[in-house]
Amino acid sequence: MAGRKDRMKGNINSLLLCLISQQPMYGYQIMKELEGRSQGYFKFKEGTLYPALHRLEKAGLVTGRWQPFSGGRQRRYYHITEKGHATLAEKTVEWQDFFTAMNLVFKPTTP
Amino acid sequence: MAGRKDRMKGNINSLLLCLISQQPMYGYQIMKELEGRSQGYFKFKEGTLYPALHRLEKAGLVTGRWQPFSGGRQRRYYHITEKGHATLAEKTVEWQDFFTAMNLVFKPTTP
DNA sequence: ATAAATACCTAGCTGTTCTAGGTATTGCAG
DNA sequence: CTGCAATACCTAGAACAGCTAGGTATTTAT
Repeated sequence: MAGRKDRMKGNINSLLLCLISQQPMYGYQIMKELEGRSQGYFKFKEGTLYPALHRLEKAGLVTGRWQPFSGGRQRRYYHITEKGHATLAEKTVEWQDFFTAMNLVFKPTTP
Repeated sequence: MAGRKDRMKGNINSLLLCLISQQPMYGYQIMKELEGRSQGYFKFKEGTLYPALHRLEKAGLVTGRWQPFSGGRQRRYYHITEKGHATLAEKTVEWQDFFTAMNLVFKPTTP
């Protein structure tokens, strides 16, 4: 049966774009930030997060830049692009439409 | 990129259970009813709907009964089960939790 | 007559998420 | 100082829901 996993589909991209649009962030930071903001609800696995970031980059919605931060270590900071901003705006509307449609079915307004 | 299709994942079952819990319904009727209530937002294809109904039946959440309605034609009416009612209740809570988590990320409450 | 609507069905594709593994450095507790 | 947790990145493969695109058959409207 469908669970958490499937409910995430199509929304991870929105969540990532939302965070990255506020400030450049690296993968691990995004994981923690999402978990924190959602009060523990969103706990992405690396196997979910990193491929998702790579898809966003490939689609031109974000750009990743390696930045050293301690010794020889590197963090990959993702910055949102113009296209990313536009997509985020679209996705926000889509989410609202979807939410509205769900509520129309669950709590129908008697006509 | 993820779109409508993926946003549905994990929610179609909830929508179907919700409708069937209100009254027994047959497949085609469910399609029309969902489209109507959501003001055109939900337009399920047969290839989505019927397998979903079969999954629900296999999982014991609904039971389908053939009923003649005109000449030799038959409609398959789905009735919700006890287990189906329980699952619907769970899924309703899940949906609210998910909605809450999404909003916490999108509109963080400044602490 | 013939097109559209009704009413059901399935095989196969696609694509996202999770599982489960991997590498390497840093910092803290015992 | 040793070992473990946390940090920080990555990937291959499995699982599975929803869509595409096809099928059958009857009824109603044009």
